[in-house]
Amino acid sequence: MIPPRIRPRFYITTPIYYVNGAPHIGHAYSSIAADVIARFKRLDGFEVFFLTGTDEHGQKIEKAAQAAGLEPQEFVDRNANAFRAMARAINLSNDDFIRTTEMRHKSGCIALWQKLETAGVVYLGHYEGWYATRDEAFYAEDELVLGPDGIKRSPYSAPVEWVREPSFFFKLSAFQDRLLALYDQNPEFIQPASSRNEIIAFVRAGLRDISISRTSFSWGVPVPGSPDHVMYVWVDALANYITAMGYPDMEAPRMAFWPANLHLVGKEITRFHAVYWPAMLMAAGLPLPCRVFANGWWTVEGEKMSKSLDNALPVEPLIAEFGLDPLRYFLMREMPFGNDGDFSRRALINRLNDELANDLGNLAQRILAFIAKNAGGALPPHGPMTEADFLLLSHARSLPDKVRDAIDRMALHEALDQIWKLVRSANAYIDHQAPWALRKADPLRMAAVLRILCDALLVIGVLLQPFMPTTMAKLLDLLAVPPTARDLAALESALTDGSRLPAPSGLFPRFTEAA
RNA sequence: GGCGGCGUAGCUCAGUGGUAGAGCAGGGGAAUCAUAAUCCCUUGGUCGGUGGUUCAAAUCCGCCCGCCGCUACCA
Repeated sequence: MIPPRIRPRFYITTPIYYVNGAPHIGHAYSSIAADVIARFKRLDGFEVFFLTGTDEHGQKIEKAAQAAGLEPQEFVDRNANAFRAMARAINLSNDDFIRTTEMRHKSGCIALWQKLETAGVVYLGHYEGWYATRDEAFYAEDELVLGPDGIKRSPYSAPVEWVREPSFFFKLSAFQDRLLALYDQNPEFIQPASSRNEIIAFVRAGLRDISISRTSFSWGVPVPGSPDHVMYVWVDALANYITAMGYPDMEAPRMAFWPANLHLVGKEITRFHAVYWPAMLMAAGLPLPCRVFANGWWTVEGEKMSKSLDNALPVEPLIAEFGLDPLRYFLMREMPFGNDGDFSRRALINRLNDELANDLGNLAQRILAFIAKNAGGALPPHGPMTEADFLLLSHARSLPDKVRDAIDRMALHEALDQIWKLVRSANAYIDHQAPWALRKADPLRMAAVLRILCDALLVIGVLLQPFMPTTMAKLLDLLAVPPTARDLAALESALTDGSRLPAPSGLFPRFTEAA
């Protein structure tokens, strides 16, 4: 065991979710991906801090609360609970859950604001533009439609008026060169490459200052010294990553985790994380996060998730029908991480049956049931190694490095692909060695074959824990692996000759469509 | 319009200069320990089109076609 003090730290975040709507598969996806990485890093000896939470301010919330006849705080309390419930339902291993309406966050925001003011990057100006009261939105000149009556209207035909309100601005324009240098010197700062290209093009095209306060609503963090202003989303929401660490107390124990190693975000908010956020941190004199990774979007049965189609997929019914771990597996396996992909019931069932039930579940079952029936229900010892034994074993031993490498490259789907290569090799090995034919002829060789299979199963079970924690805990129980010997460092010593194995039971039942 | 990405077997994708690959789907066979689960073999592609560079191009360059993303205050 490495002493905790010298373990490397790893800080990973999910986006904070806007509590205006209900959680759906897209939220679950980002969270599960972060969870897989967090769990893998723990397995690999890192001291991990994993943060998730909710974004709870803004005009939309204020209006929605009003429409629901609730105080904004009551409204967000209720909706934030739905996101907490989702986190529990998907077995998230987060170390904290921050809400932007918490005092610790608000006081941290105010401190950050003051720091930015002191740095001279905040000034009072006017935010102005074409505003449609009916749409509650600002529009750019080229979005407006000129009606036959000569009146300018919004794309949704609402009348617009030129409005001008006082607003504080952040001098984003002053950071263009430093941001470009950051991207240039840290090619991994924004991933995947498509997002990186877009961000660099955006910044090269020139940056305008951004409005960071509002006077048109009040549900937000008050701007210090200007009680008629509340902070607009940029400062408020992005700051969560440091306020949860104890900012502005730089001596807070959690501050040792800053800067974050990885901000996992949905691709729609990449710019805020890859442009605004590092600029603010530079201004505040804080270290910058190491990496921003934008994950893609799911379509559902080929259709884009949208309010008008009302097809946003909630996760609880899927968990109830298919089980959590199969769902987690599917989400991580079905589409290359960073791409978009389609969530279809058919594809989920196929992967559940073909890969989980047939390939892996059946592999574990045939090995463990065979040991229970023919090897006295105890972990068999090794025998003399054959060429085939050596091949399977070296495949298994090389797997942790391959998986680590894939996860470091954010190729979560590839990590699973690598693990499945071993699953298939193990199935081929058991067929070729045919322990059932050795039962009477050569019981010692039979035992040796079973042991090699257990060695492979151990590696598979350990490496799959981040993806399917509950089911892999069960598999490792079936191999009599002590709970303290389930990380990568313990792989060589996790199995003990002769340990009593519990009665085997299936890991992944086949899914059959109810008639 | 500008910038960027993609277009490879029926499907999802890997492959960035040297005789086209994986998984699934399809076809044939073997085995029977196992959740009828597995294993072996196999059908299938002029790598969007076209012109060029090269001894050699899916891989580099030009043009064309198609799809997608970004082009700031919409979480």
